[in-house]
Amino acid sequence: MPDGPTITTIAEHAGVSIASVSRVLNGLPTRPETERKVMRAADELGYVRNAVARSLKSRRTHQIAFAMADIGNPVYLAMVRQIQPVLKTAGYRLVLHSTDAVVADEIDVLRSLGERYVDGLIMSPIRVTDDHLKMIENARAPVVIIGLVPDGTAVDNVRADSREGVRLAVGHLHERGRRRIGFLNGPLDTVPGAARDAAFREALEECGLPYDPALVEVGDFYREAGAQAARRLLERDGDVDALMCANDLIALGALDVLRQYGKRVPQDVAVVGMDDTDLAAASWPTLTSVSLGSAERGRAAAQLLLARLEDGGRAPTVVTVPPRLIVRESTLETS
Amino acid sequence: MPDGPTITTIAEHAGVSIASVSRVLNGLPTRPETERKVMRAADELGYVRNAVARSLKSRRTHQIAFAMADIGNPVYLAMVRQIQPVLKTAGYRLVLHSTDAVVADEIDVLRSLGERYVDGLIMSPIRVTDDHLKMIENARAPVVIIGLVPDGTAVDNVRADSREGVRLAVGHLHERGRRRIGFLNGPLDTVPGAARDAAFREALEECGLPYDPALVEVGDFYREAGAQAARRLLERDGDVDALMCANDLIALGALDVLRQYGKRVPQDVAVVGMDDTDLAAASWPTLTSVSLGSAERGRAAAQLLLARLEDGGRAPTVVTVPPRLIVRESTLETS
DNA sequence: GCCAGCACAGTAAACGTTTACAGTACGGCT
DNA sequence: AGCCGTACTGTAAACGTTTACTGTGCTGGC
Repeated sequence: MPDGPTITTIAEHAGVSIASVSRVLNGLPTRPETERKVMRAADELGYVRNAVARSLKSRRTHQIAFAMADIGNPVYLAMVRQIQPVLKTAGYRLVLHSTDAVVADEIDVLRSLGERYVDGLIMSPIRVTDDHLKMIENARAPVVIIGLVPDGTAVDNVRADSREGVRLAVGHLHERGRRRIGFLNGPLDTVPGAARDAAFREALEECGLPYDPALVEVGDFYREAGAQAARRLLERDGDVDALMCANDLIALGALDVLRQYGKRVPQDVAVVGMDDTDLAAASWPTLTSVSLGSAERGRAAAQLLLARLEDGGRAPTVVTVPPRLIVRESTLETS
Repeated sequence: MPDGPTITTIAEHAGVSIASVSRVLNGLPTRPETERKVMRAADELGYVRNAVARSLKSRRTHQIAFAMADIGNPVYLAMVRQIQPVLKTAGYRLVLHSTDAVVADEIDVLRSLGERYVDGLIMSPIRVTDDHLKMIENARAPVVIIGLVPDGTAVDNVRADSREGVRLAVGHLHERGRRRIGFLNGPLDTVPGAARDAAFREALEECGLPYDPALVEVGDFYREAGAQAARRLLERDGDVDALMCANDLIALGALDVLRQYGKRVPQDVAVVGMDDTDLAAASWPTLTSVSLGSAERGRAAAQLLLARLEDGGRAPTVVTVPPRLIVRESTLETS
């Protein structure tokens, strides 16, 4: 792997100065004769621009980072799938960070922005601490946050409306005659966990149903955790007729357990998931799920970031993506 | 977003030369007094090393690229999930490229290696042309290929054994008494498509079954394409008692169609997928699938690349990951 | 008392670009 | 013929590091 040719090599071969080479390569006005010489030399030597040197001088890396908790989570996957093409067409590369939902790792990513290896960052923190906020506002490069941040935070922000999402789901269950609606949530100290908890209480109230702590279980956002939570709930109260799950993975875990307990879905227990991941359409029975617009949020975040890179002066923007209820077999008696 | 402090700023504040600053920052022997001054200035100013300048001088970017056809494909996802932590612990960042299975895009990624924005590349090309091979062997940075390349190609290579995988699956179907085994494949001009086609013929022969072109359909590796292929097959021949699918997505599409045609799975038709993605365990019925070890292949590729970065002189290595048959409901009558 | 050797610290060059500025050649105008 | 403007091209500095080499002041041995 011998060292490739540099602008200097080309200049020698073409018999011109490195400045001329650079100008030709960048399409600046040049005498046709010179241009030809340079292009010829470049072709013959198989020249490729050194991106690092270029970045150093131009202060642009044409890279953007996306930091999420876990690539395994289909929600983030859906985001990446949208972010990638948007960035690609704008001429940016995508650098991926998986923080495993560890706050210290997220802080680390934020700090590493100072290394200037990317031009900007899209981040979807699962917990938002004051440290985060401070670092985000003072970050050395533009940042877009996917998720809820306190109002007034000076940062571009893309939000899902999980409150409305939970209302849609609970409303749907209520309409279909369900009255003892269980709730399987993720950790309350996470942003989505807290939001969904508050939303669930609200939604019950709107339907005129009482909030019964015995029907609520808190676990984690994984399938196995969902199964465990469902088991705990069923052991305590065999009479639930619906399960609202904070997550499709939790819902899949719940489906497994319901099957073990001989409960028919949806006849005995209706189940609603959240995020409308690919798994929802593939499960048995297919899973009614609240789409929080992961794909749209990803795309919006990428576009916000590009807009800010264009114009650093624009006011921070908040985009809220509306939820949609995708009804499938797990809540439809008739199926 | 004011410009951050550089090594020069720190040198001024600490009253030393930039060389000393650099030495302290890199842990080279320094008088304690000097070290203290530098560290203090660095802390006060919130200094962060500029990764770009560093890379230019050191010729290391600590970035590695992974190029795949489509992040949406759970197989690649499984790879990314393994690659990411391996690289992270070794101090490398992950740059993602999605080529949409367009050969020109893959060539582009290969060429862009000359820009030296990464130290190495892991690539999983879906079609391997001579152009690819030539560029891969002459690449300006170490490359690891996930997938089949011609024997003797001078490149680190991680392979699945889809031949053996198909044999496992067909053998399993045969053992369970299936005799009219259909085959839903992806494009024959792709590496996996061609390999699976050859393997299917071989496997039938081993079982003493005839190869019947009427039982074979070629489509694409997507769910919808799988559904269409299944439909074509069923319209032509209502008597298949098993479907071997080149892919879990194809298998899911086939399950949809079988349901529409009133065929029970597995009683009337047994179905086997391939890749053992998350979807296989979530589907209805759960899907028997051949695991080609996507996760292991990802991890192996990352490790091979790291090994080569350590020692550029080592001989090209080929790692073959053995397949495993994961039996689930879609082939088990008793369920 | 002198010099060798040591332990640092500083100077400057280099990595490969981009770009401000200075220089040159030439054609056309007066 | 002299001058000016035009249209380039070349020189050199800069981006922020790392590092080879040179310099300096001290310690210790004779």
